[in-house]
Formats: sequence, C-alpha cells, structure tokens
Amino acid sequence: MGRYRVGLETRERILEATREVLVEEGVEGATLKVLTERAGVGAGSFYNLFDSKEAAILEVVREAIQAVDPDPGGLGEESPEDLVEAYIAFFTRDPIIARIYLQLAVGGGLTDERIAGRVLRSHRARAERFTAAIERSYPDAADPAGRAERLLAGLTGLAITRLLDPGLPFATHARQLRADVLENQG
Amino acid sequence: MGRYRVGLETRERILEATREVLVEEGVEGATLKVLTERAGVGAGSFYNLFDSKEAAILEVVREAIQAVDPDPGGLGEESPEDLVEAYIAFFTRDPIIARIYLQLAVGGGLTDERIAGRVLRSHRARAERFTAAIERSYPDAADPAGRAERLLAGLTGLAITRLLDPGLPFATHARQLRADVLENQG
DNA sequence: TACATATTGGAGTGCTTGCTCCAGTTATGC
DNA sequence: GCATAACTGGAGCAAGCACTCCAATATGTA
Repeated sequence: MGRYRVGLETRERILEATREVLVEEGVEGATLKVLTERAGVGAGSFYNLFDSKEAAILEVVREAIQAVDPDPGGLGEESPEDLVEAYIAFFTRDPIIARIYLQLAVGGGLTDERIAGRVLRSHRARAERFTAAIERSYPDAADPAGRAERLLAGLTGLAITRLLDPGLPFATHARQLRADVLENQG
Repeated sequence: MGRYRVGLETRERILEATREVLVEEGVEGATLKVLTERAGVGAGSFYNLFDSKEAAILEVVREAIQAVDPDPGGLGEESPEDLVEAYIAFFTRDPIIARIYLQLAVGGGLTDERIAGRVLRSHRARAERFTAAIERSYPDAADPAGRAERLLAGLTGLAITRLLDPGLPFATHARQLRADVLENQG
C-alpha cells in the first residue's frame, strides 16, 4: 500500500498525539476518541494508517524502548561511566519518552505478554552491554554480570522513585550507585 | 448501615476474587463481570457492599501497600540486614501481593494521583526506617539517607526485573546490593 | 412470631468502546 | 489534465462497560 506524503504526515501527528496522551493520561486514557481528537483526524483516517489502536501504541512503545538504549555505534569503547551518563541524559533530556518507557514498558509490561517480552529482550541487551563495559574497565572485578544487573536495577528503581518524587537528585544518586556497585572490592 | 455476617463474608470473597484477578489479568482485566463471576455474586450484591468497582480495587491496593512494610513493632532494633531480609521474605513468601504492589502501586501509580500519593508516602516511611537502621549499624557512614534511597531503589528495580525474568536470583542480588551500598568506604 | 433491615441475582439502562463503511476530496505519476 | 489510488471525516454498529433497580429471600432482634 503506497503512501502519499500527507498520509505519512498524518501518521506522524497521530503518533505524537499518542505520545502526549500516554504521558498525560496513561494507557487507560488513550481511547480512540481522545487520540483522534488530539491529532485532529477522523476515525477513518486513523484506520487508514494503523491496523488498530494497539498498533499505534505499540509503535510508540517500540520507539521509547529503543530510545533508552541509543547509539550502538560506540560498542566496544564505552565505559560503565558512559553508560550511566547516557541513562541520566536519557531521563533528563527526554523525560516524556522516559516516562512512557517506565509507565508502559515497566508498569504495563507486567501484565501484557507482548510488551513484557520486548522489555525483557531490551533489558538483556542492556545488561550485556553493561557487563562488557565493566569487564573492560574493571577486569579484576568479580561477577561483572551480577554487578551489571544490580546497577541496572538500581537505575530503574531510581527512575521510578524520581517519577513519584520529582525532587529526588536522580543524577547524583545514579553516579554514586555506580561507585557503590563497581568499586566495592573491585 | 449495619452488616450481617453473610454480607461481610461476601465482601471478603469479592476482595479475594479481586486480588486474584489483579494478579492474573491486571487492572485492565478486572471488569465488573469478571470480578462478580469469580466471586460468585450478582452485580446487585457487589454494589450493596462497595460504592464502586474502584473502591474494591483501592481496598486491595491499600492492603498490599501495607503488607510491604509490616511489623512496625521492631522499630529501633532492626538492622539494615533485617530490613533487606524482610523485603526478600515479602517477595518470596507472598508473591501475589508483591506482584499487585508493583503492578498497581508502582506501575499504575505513575498515572493515578491517588495511588501515587499513597505509594510515595509509604516509600518515604520505608526510606526513613532504612535510614535509621543504617545510622544505627553504620554510624560512621556518610550520607545514610542517600544510601537508604539507593538501596531501596535497587530492591525495587530488582523486584521488577524478577517479575519479568523469574530466573533472576533475587535474594542473592538483594543481599549483595546491601553490601555494595553500605560497605563502601563505610 | 413478628418485624425491620440486609442480602440476593439478574434483567435492564445509558453510555463508551474499538472499529467499519463509504461517499466525497485530494495527491501523485504520466 | 486525466486516471488512479490514497486520504478524509463522521455516521453508524455491535459489543462491552459500570452501574441501577427491584422483587424475592435471608438474617438478626425483641
């Protein structure tokens, strides 16, 4: 099905509206009526561009999950410090996508099998990346995979706490946590 | 409105059904039809005992949040190790309530103001308890409140990861994380 | 036993949901 | 500028939703 330019633009407007609604209202608030009104399109246009409402939401989730683990170019060079800074930057620079990531992927992923699978896969990939970076920077550290797991878990937990309590000094805690986990009898 | 014994028993059956459904299907799956059929009651009986569907769900959430931080009797005696073990025990012994806690309270709490408030309050109380325990056991440790925050965040993150990946050695990681956070230049 | 009140199931209500259908309009390649 | 295909909004649809209403029944009290 070839697409015209206007169609692709409308598609983008719908995705943007979906992002906004997910952030402000959550999954429950993302009804077709709300999405289409926000995007300024009729239901017919929506279904001309997406197979279902869920398809649009999953597209947004997919993008959010990808955004949390960007730039695979630096693979083999990056340090754990780089990765932690990237995580901090992700949450600081792009809080909307970050919120969607935690809200849908982490929260909703516990019930929805499809989302849970995606999140787990992305988690495993990230854990491997952290493990490799730790092995490079701290070759004598015992159990690098375990350290990676604990560091990642801590970052996720801090991110959630921060969403509940915006006053939390997220970056400071994240950096200190890296030191805690990596410099212990390292 | 005085209650008969049978009414209170029915109420308990409904709450139990709600717990089960929340665990198995999540909030989205908890429709009135599902809840009442599971509990074996008619809609009329449900609304004789609860003001709304949401009231029943919030009741379950309230209980789950309370269960994550039990036994305030030991206050002033407990060590950080005790608190970590209590958290491990909570997740190991009562995985159903634990799942509800994370699923609804942490996941749903990011959008629902009322739930978010409850979760934040319970988080603060727990953080204070951890801080006090750290000050007692590690009087020379710098920034005990920050350490408590990082330890709690890590435990939450590990719990989430474990729900996504049941193979995760949760207890081992949790204990090691305590050591990471508390014994660094302690 | 007689009475007031709580409990019961389920048919029915009004509303919202995701989605379809379609006639009219617009974009694009030749 | 014509043919073809994509795009458009919105009326309409069946299904599902939370919830109400009520007549019949069970429960507890004096």
